[in-house]
Amino acid sequence: MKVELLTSNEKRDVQQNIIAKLRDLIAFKNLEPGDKLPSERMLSEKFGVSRSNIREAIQKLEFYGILYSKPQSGTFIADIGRIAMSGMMNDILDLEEPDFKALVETRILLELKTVRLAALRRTNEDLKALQYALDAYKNKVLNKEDAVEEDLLFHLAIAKASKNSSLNTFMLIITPEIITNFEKYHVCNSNQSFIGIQEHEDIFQAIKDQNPKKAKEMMKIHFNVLYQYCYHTK
Amino acid sequence: MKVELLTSNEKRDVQQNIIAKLRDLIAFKNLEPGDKLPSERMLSEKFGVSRSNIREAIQKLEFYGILYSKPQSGTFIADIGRIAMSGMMNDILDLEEPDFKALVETRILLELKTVRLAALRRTNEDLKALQYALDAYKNKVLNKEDAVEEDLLFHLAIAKASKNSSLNTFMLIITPEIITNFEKYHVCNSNQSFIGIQEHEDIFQAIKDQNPKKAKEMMKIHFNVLYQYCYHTK
DNA sequence: CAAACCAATCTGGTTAACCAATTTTTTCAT
DNA sequence: ATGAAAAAATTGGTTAACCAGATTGGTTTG
Repeated sequence: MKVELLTSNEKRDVQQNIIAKLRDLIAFKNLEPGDKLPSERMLSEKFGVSRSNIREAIQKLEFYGILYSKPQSGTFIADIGRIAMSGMMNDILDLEEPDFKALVETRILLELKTVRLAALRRTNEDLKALQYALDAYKNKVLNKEDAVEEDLLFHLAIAKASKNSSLNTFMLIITPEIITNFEKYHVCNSNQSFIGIQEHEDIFQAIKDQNPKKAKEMMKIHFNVLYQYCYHTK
Repeated sequence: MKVELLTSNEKRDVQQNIIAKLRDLIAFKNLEPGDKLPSERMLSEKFGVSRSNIREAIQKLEFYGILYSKPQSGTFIADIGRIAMSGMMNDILDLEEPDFKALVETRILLELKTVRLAALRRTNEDLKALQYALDAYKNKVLNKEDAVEEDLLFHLAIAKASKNSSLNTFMLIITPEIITNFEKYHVCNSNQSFIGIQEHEDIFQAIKDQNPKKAKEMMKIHFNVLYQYCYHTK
């Protein structure tokens, strides 16, 4: 048998496998919220994988708020209950990579909210940041350069002004994938970019005027092209 | 000078610091998308931190889609451009921990969308899972037991039926924190739980009937209490 | 008998050495 | 001079040893 390096897919499988085994172990041992998991060394031996693998799996579950580690003490089950934990672990194992359509669907949803909140909550600092991002976008477009990045940075500035850290985080998570796909499929041509300037300015003005309804409306118009593109191609 | 173990806050600071230094390095060296970062060893020496710290920081930036690592080759800058990357890194450094209000705000937004999509896209398999989650919730409530977990699992089943992996992921991320805070503040009393049964059944029925409008409406009613609680207390 | 103390042990975190695939450099025959 | 082949250096990933704080069980002491 040949020993070979694991591909990224195989590595993912290993991690999914560990998570499934952890779920079973917790169920089997009837561990409850606040209980301590076996040590990383023990788990690595029990599951027949390296300690690094165990640590990565634990970190992933920590990210999802299911476990938490205390230095020099142990890894514990979060206060979400056995049933919720088991259900969530199953859901995590079933998660697929989001496709472009899902991302755009999510983005539109998030931004129609962030723009409304930004109009309600923006500070003068936020306005400055928005103005700066808007100018950068305009300059690029007027120079007929590609402005996808500046476009998205303006939208991220809106998310930041919404003062909702959770929404802001989610926008950050989906943005790179959006940029990549935009550049790949050339969603924005230069003509659309010129129209985009006015649309961005309208959004900015509505936020400045603290008019949430108008802001949302302008954002909807801005997303029209994107919406069409996403739902009426392929 | 005493050498002491880093607290979790100090650890976070170290990581933030590394990310800021990476941002500066990339700007200073004019690295572009696809370019290779200096090796982990070199970075750890240059920044005066351990290689593990560097790896964790890189993993975080990988999670946000800004970098990607190729085994036995190097860590590279994703195809999102220098400007977007720099802007995103700043945003990531500015991110705060979301508060409960932000979480609920986000949850309501996400669920009004997932329930609509679930009504449109649910399969018979999804219906079975929803029915199962609903029954588990009902049983708990009828036995006058605490049913926060089963409640949330029903909502997660809706997210899964929405067939939008991105929305599903985000729901999973916020759920544990929601559960913890619910139990902490006793948002749901048993009386509300009884009402909750009917509301859950209404939502389920609308999804079953593939009636997105009704589904969203029922979810809105279901969130009424939560909405009141979140925005009219403290 | 209970509380305070202490040392052995166990813990997650850190460090350093190692691995094999990859990339770069060197070598050498054509 | 050139192109292929081989060897050396570099890489992220893995493994194992090590660290110091936390835990624990037994012992001592008032």
